[in-house]
Amino acid sequence: MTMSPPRREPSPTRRERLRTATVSEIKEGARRLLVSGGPQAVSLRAIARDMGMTAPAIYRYFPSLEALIKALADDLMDELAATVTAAGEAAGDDPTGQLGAMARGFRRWSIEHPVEFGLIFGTPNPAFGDLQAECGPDDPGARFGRPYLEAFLRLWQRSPWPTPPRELMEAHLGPHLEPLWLSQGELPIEVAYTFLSGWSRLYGLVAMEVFNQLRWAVTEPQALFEVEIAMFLIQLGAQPD
Amino acid sequence: MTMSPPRREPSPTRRERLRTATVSEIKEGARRLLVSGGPQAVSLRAIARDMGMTAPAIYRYFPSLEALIKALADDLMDELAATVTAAGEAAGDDPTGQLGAMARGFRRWSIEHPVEFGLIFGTPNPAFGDLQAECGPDDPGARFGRPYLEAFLRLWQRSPWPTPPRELMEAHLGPHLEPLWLSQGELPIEVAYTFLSGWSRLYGLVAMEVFNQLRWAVTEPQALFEVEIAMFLIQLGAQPD
DNA sequence: CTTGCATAGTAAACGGTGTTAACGCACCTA
DNA sequence: TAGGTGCGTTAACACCGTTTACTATGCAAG
Repeated sequence: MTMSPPRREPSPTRRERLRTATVSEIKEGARRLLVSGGPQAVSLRAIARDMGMTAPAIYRYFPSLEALIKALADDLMDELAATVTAAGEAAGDDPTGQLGAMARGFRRWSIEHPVEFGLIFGTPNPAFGDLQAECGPDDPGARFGRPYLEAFLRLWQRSPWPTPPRELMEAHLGPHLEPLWLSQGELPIEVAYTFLSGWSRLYGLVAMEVFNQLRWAVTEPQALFEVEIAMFLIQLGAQPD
Repeated sequence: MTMSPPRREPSPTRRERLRTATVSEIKEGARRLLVSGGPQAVSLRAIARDMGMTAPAIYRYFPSLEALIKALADDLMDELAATVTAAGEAAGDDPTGQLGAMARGFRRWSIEHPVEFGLIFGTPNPAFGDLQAECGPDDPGARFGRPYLEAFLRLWQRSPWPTPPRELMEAHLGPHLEPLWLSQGELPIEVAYTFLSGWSRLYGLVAMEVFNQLRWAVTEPQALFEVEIAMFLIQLGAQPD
């Protein structure tokens, strides 16, 4: 075993395996602290303490606390995107059914992981790194919105739904959607508008529920959520049930 | 001037005047730090330093940093509510015009004060006190939603708009709206639903714009906002313009 | 006028934080 | 077997919130 990689191309050496394991352990500790004590509770010293290490050692793996949080947020976004995609795939062939399932999957994950949701979608804390600063085709938002967009597109090709007049959207919205075209390819503007409208409604409802912004009015936000889902899907041509 | 209050009923004594002035100065300093450096930058020591004081002195005015932030958030909520109310009152008599103006007023304030918006409506930070913990008729959310609700109610009495079937809303939504009835009085359930739906859509759009959650798709969130406002008001029976 | 007390400030200290620097140990490789 | 690199340590700096003990100031009553 002089220098030839024996098994696969990357052939992680022993050191590399240990390293990625430590990276994972650090992020797991960070998440544990995040969940149990909120963002303020995530400290290098506490993570290191839980691992039986000292804080400066973590700098061998992350350049700063901010970078650690950013990496954790990336992982969480992946987890959420996978959950949403799986929910859509488990919902059969009907695109409206898929959309409903993905929306419910998004809400469920967010309700079950409120602190993580806050880290991903909440106040962009300058000290925790301006997430959403990047703006390319690999933006987390784009990665996350793609399954929704694809379902909307399939539905549109199968059976379009009523939208605002095309020329109105072309005039007002079209000129400002270049990033969307760039990351997701060309789309009918009706699909783009309905996606953006629906995504902002979904985000608003879930964020308000997670952030306790509805408690002053509603005891069971899920009821409001289900009514909104139903109304939205009906507007898309689904049969009311 | 032995003990008789000379002027008004409260008759702020000299000490009380100085005290409230200091309280204001502390909150102003906190807001300045918040705006310039984010929530993490708000520290008692920094505030005191800017005032030419030492940190423990602030404990004569606030029991903790958390309480200070909470008081600041209360003030900001008042400022936002006043802005929104003023925008509605400046919009004439048409309730739909008032609703549009209040929605634009909400967005404008939020865009111009993104960090303050994050403090009020963003991630509820356990360390910064669980805002929205309380849940009475004087809840900040209730105080803030009232002008919207009143405009919806006036419009409903003047000319109702199409909604989901009343019995469906009574069955699914009605049982969970007690807090709303308690804080705002009895309302037609159509008004309650439309308010909640519209408020969550408004919140979603504005929060996504403020939190940079739309940049991956849209360069000018205002365009999307205006289209959404127009569509919503048309649904309420307004004339498209 | 003087006594007394509440108020508002101070300095010092405790335990916590992120981060940097200097150092040592262990392993891998040549 | 020698050397370098990766990974961990300790010590230190500069912050932070908070508590304690102490000191002036100014108001009010005797």
